[in-house]
Amino acid sequence: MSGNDEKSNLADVAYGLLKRDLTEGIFKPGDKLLMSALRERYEIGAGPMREALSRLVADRLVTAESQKGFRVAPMSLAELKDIYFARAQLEALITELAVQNGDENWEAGIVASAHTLSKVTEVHNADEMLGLWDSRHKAFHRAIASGCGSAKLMELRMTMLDQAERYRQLWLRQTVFSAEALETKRREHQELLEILLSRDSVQARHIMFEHMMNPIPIITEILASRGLIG
Amino acid sequence: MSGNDEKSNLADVAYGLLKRDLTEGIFKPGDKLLMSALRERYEIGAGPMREALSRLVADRLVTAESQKGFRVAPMSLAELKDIYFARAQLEALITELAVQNGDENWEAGIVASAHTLSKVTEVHNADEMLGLWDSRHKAFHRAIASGCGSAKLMELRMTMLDQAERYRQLWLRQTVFSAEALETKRREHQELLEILLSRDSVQARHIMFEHMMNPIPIITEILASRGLIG
DNA sequence: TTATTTAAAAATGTAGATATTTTTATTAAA
DNA sequence: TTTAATAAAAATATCTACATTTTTAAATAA
Repeated sequence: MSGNDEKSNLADVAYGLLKRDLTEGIFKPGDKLLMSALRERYEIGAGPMREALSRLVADRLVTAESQKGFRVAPMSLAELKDIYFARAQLEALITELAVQNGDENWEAGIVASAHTLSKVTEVHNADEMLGLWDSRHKAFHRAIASGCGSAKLMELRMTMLDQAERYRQLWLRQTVFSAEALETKRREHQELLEILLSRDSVQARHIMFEHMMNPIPIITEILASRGLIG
Repeated sequence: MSGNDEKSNLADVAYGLLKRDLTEGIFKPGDKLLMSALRERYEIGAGPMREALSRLVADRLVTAESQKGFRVAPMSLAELKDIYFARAQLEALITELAVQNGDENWEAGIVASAHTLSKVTEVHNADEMLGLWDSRHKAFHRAIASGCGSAKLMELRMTMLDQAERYRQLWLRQTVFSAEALETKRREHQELLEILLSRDSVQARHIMFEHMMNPIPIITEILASRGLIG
């Protein structure tokens, strides 16, 4: 009756925790992920820990070298550009399909999530706002994409979102902590919404591509200031 | 000096072997993947075996239910259509980019691999031909896609190819064993090649999408004849 | 220094212990 | 007799602890 049991094994738990720690930057790019340290941190045996690491290698958040163990996947300007470009192309494609296929329900969903996102400004606490804006921003974009009608394209989209997440986190602070940048985003989303509702799939695709590419210069600057010029 | 050592651990080996066995249909969709049976088959402990299975879950070739073990991921008409549609959209996108960005070297590559593919008809042994045509066909398409200039898009492409592989195998026999179907493919590839070299990226995108969608009816029929009507 | 040997650290793998699920057998109720 | 519920047994999945192999670091000799 009470539904949500969802028993999970230790590998699943460790996977989730380590993934969070990686995207939050608790482990830095290039850092060695020492088995003993991880086992202690997540209170877990080597077997399940390897399983979690192995999955994160598939996610491209961790690299593995046989007999030499695991490292946090490096970050670079080149990878930033590649991930954001591929992601923008994919999201633009999905958006075009969504505009072509989306029904009334889809329209209602994007209008609702756009509204919910626009109301975030009322929160006080800075860090709380960061999380709230981010989750609602993601929900808005997910609502748009969901209209494409392909579960596999949605999976590919999530793959790219996961890979972009470490870079996105850098951008997020700049954006949400600056009233100016936040207002710019608000306007971009408004424009996007109007074009989606106008059902012009070609223009929607174009606008979405530009929207997705916008963060690159900001993130580039942050990475450069951290000495990641490569 | 002698280069190719590439030491791999047991999980890597088991991953590769099981993946092959899955795409070749040695384990059927829905089959329970019994730990004891797998350990015996691949002569390996439970730890590395779980690691391999875990990676195949990420690849969507295996499903996992906590405390209940692993199964071969089911196949269905719905999944066939979804995979092929998403893959066709992605390949079409990548093709458009490749036509826009590809240089002389890219052109030379696709001309060469198209030629190599067209020469396969001379082989006698049927099964040998199957493998040869398949690998050259893949090489031809890879050569086209490689012009897109994005490593991440190429990764996404590979993801979809892996997921399509079980369905593709069904199609492959129909195609390669039928002189008629093989000739149709030869013409399609010729047409594709001409349009790529004409540098009309929009038409190239369109033709590639159609080319990628063509196998669906054939595979549908095969699945239906096996009782997979859902 | 540079190469070689030795010792420590770390990764990987196996075997067996523990917990969970599934099956079978047993009993009670309809 | 059949069905349902319960309990015992078997099968299975999962995890930990320890053993083995490999890599890295340190020490020593050329």
